[in-house]
Amino acid sequence: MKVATFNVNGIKSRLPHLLEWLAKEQPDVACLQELKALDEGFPAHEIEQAGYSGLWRGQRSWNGVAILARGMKPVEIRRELPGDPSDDHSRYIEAAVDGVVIACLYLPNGNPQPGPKFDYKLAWFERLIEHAATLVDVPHPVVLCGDFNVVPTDQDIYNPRSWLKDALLQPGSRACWQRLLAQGWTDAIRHLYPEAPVYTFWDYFRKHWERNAGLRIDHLLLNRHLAPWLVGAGVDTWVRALPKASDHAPTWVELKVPAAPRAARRSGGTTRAPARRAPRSASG
DNA sequence: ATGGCATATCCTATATGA
Repeated sequence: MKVATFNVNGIKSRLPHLLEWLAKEQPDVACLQELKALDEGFPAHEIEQAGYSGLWRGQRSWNGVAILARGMKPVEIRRELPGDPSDDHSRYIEAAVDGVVIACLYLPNGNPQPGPKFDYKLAWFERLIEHAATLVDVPHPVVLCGDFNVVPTDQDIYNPRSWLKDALLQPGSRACWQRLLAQGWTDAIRHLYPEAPVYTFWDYFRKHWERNAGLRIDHLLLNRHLAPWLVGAGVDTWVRALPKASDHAPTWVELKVPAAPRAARRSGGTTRAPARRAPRSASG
């Protein structure tokens, strides 16, 4: 099973890229963030014609998350992060797909910091840590993925110098990330590529894409039960190279999950060879 | 300290992103 996360930066503007990417890479599950559209503006019909069925939670102008599954409909578990009924941002949706729990999140950016937006980011992160604690040790597979808006270490950015005051690199943001991982989650990309520079986001300024001046902020975390079944991970950087691209690239994991005893399997037992493609390298 | 670019909406401007 291939599970991917993709911050589309506007589902309406990015629909052609999304469809091209789904057709070419055929992820079994695609988590989307930054729909920037109301529920009724979600292009469900086009996505269904591409062979995917989805759940989404939109919002006017900003935020918005979705979970798509190839050939089946995700079973909704929740559509908000517990812990603050007054939080009306569409930043979290959780569903089961073929026996795997998929949590799709869009963590607040937090800029400028310090300030109320950074406070909201840390408060949201605290709620995520609390909820993730209920998922890390369960006896079934869980993927916690999305745009975390955190650069975990200075290894995860081309050059931290001009970003030192940014919310994505603050010690407070990184401390939350470390506390989350300390629960027992596996950071799939870093686990498979402990040394390589791997980026998932390149901003639109100063030819950062052309110079591969990127950040790693889109992450896929695996719970204890699932981590042994990780066989590959990567970033579909070709999507970022398209004209009018999102500033994020799709990021994915390949999982060789044993067949669930009661779940109906989709494709008669054939197994795809795990694609362990190398991520884009800083030198390349 | 600012702006560079992109997307969205209350669109000859403004808010947000990261």
